[in-house]
Amino acid sequence: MSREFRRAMPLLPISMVMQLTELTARQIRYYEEHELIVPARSEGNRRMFSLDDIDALLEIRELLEQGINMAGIKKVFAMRNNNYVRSTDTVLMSDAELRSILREEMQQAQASKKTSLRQGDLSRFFQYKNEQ
DNA sequence: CTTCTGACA
DNA sequence: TGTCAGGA
Repeated sequence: MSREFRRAMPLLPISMVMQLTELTARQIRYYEEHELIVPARSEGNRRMFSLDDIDALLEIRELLEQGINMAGIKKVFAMRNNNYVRSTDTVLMSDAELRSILREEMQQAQASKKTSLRQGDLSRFFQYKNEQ
């Protein structure tokens, strides 16, 4: 039985995930609605989370704390599936993707009425694919 | 008792 | 996002 197989094995009930991730059940279910995670289901229709799900949730929380919205998080995850990943904290992207993210960022900033303060944080997570 | 879905004085 | 209802 491989290591990755174990990490994908559904084992934890939502109560455990709540403690492990510091997220509320509401949030966890909400992220599932947006397909950021796809936990398995037990016979009684209860969600069973894998260690991989935990990782995803922890990262979602990180992004959320950075002030990134759902749309932005979805893009990060989408890029992950597009092989632009390099490490957990660094995501490489094309110019088009970067422009897209920055546009989201601007809307976010305006919406929350606090402008440029997060510009720096964002650059910490993203960098030009060519810049590598 | 824990979790699930749907809904919002 | 919180929280309540009504059911499993």
